[in-house]
Amino acid sequence: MSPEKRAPLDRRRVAGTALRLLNEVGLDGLTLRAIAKELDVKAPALYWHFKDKQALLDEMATEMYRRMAAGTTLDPADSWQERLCKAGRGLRTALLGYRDGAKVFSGSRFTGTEHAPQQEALLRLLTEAGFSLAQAVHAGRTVNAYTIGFVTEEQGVQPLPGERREGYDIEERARRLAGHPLAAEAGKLLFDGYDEQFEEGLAIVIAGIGARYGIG
Amino acid sequence: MSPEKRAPLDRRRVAGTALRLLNEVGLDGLTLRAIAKELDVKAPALYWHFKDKQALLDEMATEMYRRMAAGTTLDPADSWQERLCKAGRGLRTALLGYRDGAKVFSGSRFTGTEHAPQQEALLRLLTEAGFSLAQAVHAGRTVNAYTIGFVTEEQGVQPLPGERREGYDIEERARRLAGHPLAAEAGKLLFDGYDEQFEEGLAIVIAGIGARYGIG
DNA sequence: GACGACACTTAACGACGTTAAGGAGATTCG
DNA sequence: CGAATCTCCTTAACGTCGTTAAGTGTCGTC
Repeated sequence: MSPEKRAPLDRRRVAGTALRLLNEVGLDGLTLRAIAKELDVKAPALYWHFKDKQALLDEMATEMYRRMAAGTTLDPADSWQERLCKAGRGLRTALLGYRDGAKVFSGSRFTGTEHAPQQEALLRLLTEAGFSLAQAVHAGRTVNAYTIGFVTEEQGVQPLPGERREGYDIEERARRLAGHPLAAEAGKLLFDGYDEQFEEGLAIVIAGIGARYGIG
Repeated sequence: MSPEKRAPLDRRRVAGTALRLLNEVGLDGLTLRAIAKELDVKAPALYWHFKDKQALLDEMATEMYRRMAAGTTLDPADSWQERLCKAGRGLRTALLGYRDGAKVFSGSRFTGTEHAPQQEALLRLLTEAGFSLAQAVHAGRTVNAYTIGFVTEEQGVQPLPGERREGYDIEERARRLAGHPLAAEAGKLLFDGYDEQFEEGLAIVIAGIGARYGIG
């Protein structure tokens, strides 16, 4: 008759469960009651571990970053281009791993300083490649902003890889844009093949860094 | 004794009022009841004009875009670099015009095809400058993604130009990052002078477009 | 002068984030 | 050993939110 006593919760377990649930119900459906039920607990219990819902979202974003860092292998021999590519791709992959991942991530702040080593390594590699610190910061920030912006848009159309949100029928869009031939034609390019599109933009940004700072 | 009969609402008036209110209360405080009160109406009245709150947010995003387009003067003699710069700056200015502007904008979709002429003009200018259509689409999309990502981050720190959100004390951040000297130093560059930072990244992106596609 | 269509109101529903108060079980301490 | 304390959770409830159902007054039209 042992009721299988549950181990006490902690912030990371809660955040992990919430992230798993996020993929099933989306950000709108991610209520404290639903998360609590998943943890076999009542909603107010979460307030023992988090001061409010935003704090839980912050922990989720941090956990996303942790998993991204764990899933990225950093070769010290990377060229600066390779490293920036990996940073951009790694971030995108992490965001795409969860429905509304970009929204959760960009709406939250890290709870600790766990992102510091990764950032430090990037800045060191860039400065050793010849960039000034300010240039290195600009480079990293631009790759980041581009990636966040891209995935935000991507997930607006395609919440999870494979499924597509309504209202984005490409042919119907082209019909509405009759009279704007270039824009209509562009639609075919805009809403498909996100992987290649992302790579193309990333290549642009990295080429721009080299061009503007005169480092190849 | 005339009760000054109000003229009937329409979608644009509602969206305009909601945008004005947005700056006072932020996205979290932007409730249908608050918008309705501002319009001297009860909340359910809004459902006569919009099928749900998201439809109202969509109209707000569209109105933001309209005002951006109206505030941008497009010189047909612009070089492609100038035009892309104007597009990026114009979008950023439009987003910064409202608290949480980037969130509202990127979480919504346009209600009509009013953005088509502007997009068509951009694509025409780029293709006439020697880009293929696909390249022009990549260029425009990259500038857009960068801008949205940048402003999203910016407004997370600085909801409205001039006021700063708590939790972003630069010195305290530097203290937490002792042991990561580059990252600590980077903080001084990261959270201030957003105008210059944006311009720098924009210059990177545009230089990258020229470099990657061999068009100067 | 009946009749719709329009543009709204009143009333209410269920769900949400959050708070207050309390309680069971382990741990500490005299 | 027993009392006090700390931890981690529950039950109950509050106010607010988006949204729906049903009804009301004001038009122009036949």
